[in-house]
Amino acid sequence: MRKKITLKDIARELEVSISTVSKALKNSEEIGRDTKEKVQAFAKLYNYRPNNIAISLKNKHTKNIGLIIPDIVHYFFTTVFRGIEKYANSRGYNVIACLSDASFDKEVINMEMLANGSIDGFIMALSSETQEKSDYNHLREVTEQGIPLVLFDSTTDEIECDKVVIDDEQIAYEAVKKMAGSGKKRIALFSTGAHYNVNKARTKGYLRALVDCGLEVDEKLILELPPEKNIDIIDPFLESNSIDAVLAVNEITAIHAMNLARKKGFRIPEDISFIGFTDGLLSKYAQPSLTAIAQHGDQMGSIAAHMLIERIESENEEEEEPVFQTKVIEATLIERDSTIN
Amino acid sequence: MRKKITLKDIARELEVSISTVSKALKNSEEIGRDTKEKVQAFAKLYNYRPNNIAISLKNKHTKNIGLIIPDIVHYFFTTVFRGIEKYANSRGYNVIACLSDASFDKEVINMEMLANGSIDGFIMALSSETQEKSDYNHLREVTEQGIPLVLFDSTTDEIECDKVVIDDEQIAYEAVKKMAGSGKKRIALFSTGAHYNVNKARTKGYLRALVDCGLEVDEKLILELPPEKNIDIIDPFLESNSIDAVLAVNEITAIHAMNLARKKGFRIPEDISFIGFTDGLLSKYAQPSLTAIAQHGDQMGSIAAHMLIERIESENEEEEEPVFQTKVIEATLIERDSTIN
DNA sequence: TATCAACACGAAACCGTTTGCGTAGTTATA
DNA sequence: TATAACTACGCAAACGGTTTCGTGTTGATA
Repeated sequence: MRKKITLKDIARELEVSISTVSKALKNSEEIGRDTKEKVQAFAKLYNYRPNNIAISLKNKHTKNIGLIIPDIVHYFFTTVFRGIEKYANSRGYNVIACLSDASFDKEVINMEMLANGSIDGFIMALSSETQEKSDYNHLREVTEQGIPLVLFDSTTDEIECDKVVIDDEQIAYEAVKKMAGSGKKRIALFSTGAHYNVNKARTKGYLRALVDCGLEVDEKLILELPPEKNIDIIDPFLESNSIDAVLAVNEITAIHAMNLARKKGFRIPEDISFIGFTDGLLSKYAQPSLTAIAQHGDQMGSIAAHMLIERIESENEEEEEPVFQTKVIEATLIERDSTIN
Repeated sequence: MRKKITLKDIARELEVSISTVSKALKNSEEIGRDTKEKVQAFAKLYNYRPNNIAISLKNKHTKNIGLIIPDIVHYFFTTVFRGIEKYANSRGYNVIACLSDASFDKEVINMEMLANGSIDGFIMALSSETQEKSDYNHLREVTEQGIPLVLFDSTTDEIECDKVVIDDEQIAYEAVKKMAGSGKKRIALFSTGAHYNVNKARTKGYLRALVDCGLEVDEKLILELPPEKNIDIIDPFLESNSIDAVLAVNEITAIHAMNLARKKGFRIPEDISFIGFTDGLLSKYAQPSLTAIAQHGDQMGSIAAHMLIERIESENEEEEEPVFQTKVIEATLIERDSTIN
């Protein structure tokens, strides 16, 4: 077992001081040619690499980004992760990912754990429980310590920090308008709980489109689905409301409903159209393929990482109150066979 | 901005020494009641938390696990990640996740980056390029330094370390046997390249089942699919080989083929059966639902994390040569509508 | 009253770096 | 030849903790 070599080891071996070694490896002008060459050769031979932890302690930055998301077995978050990781890596950062698992407590614990020096900044999407409780003290705690924070997807107005979101309202509006435009009159909205900030925006867009298209707003057409086992609810709903289009706030619900509708003998998209949020694998490979709203997770991720790293690396200079920004990414409607084109 | 407080700050404020503060916070017997209470109260008031980096430097462990996987936008890896994260968290570890993106170079760079003190051990799945090149020097580098490593899913015999895999051969065998048992004679195998170690095992199981069931082994029935754009290949293949069953090494390929077959008018599962590796969302929500091989990613993840952490934490004691183990997880065939049950 | 534990705390080393500053030794200048 | 100016390097502090060991004070014991 060839243990890692340190500056001290090199210094002892070469009979020079630690600082000489350090400077020699940095090609400092202070050190003479011969010594530099000797040290560099030795370091290369023994494959010397500076210890990240020691450097972190000294420089007070870790080159680590903390990422806290509700779930990872989830197409959208997965693409965001990829976007973050790729960008962060290109700037020499690594990402420590924690799953809050939709739990407020885990979110808090994870943040506290990482906030004690492990990371230079956070990127996070609020868990549903946190949104329900509207308790953002853990976020405040972190920002007050001067740790940069970027919120994405599910954010909150109560915390001042950089944010990157998609225009949920606008794209929901467009989706509904598209279906209305192809003659649909009874357009349903499948939601997953009003406490999700994104759901609120989507509902708003849905409603606005209805009004703009001169369609009746029927509260009964807005279906609130609990997290799991929606079948029992969707099935009778489909029966009784003579709906001819559905906008679903997530992919699974959309596919689920579409499968159910097909089994009931509805023709898609003629009898009933479907559009779902998240343009994942399910949408692509469904039969018929599902018209979907692409949230551009990769892009969101890389933008979030960019904003965060800029903030981290500019922290030294600026002393004045920072001015935060919210980047809005345009979602895209990917038209497939579940809608009339 | 309320900066983080240090031991030194407390010591200065309370006019005691740093070591007294440190001991008092640990409730050391050495320190008197009064001082302890005073220090603890002060620490609580100012929300003192020890700096993780400083502790890491001193204790020579980071409580971080490095995870390197080819991709994260991928159901199986995603579940493994969740399994690792959950278990690791329960033992006070965080996970730093890097994506090798199927690239040998990124895999090497990421490992080197993390190996310089950032992590206590690695969990990884080899990238396809690494398997192709059969170049495992970066792994050797790491293990020789005494950094624990656990390989999962795509492993190699060339590196001695702990491993956790599923019995790919056996489950492929069972899958084929099941289809043969329901009368299928011309069973195809859709693979994605022989350099993947898992594919080799699956092919072996497929072949063995064919022999055991007295079916003809026809090389033409083994289809090697390039990573993307398989449509052009699958379509004519389906036409010309009068196959009546397919075992696909991944979910997407299986769904893809199934959709194609349906469009061609095949009845599923009567005319043609399908089984795919990875029991993800696609399998569940496909029409018809796809019989799939569950790889139990969560379980693999938590076992891998367990093995790694045990290895990390036992390192101090043992000095003798460690004895490595390979845990084999049993895969499960999830029967759905794409096969005759 | 001298001796000695027990108690309560501080000094200092250490983990692996970085970096400002001091200083021998050499060379150039006056 | 005395002085100035470099050159090339080492010392030591600092980052924020942990931990070993030493020591001054107190009270009990002989």
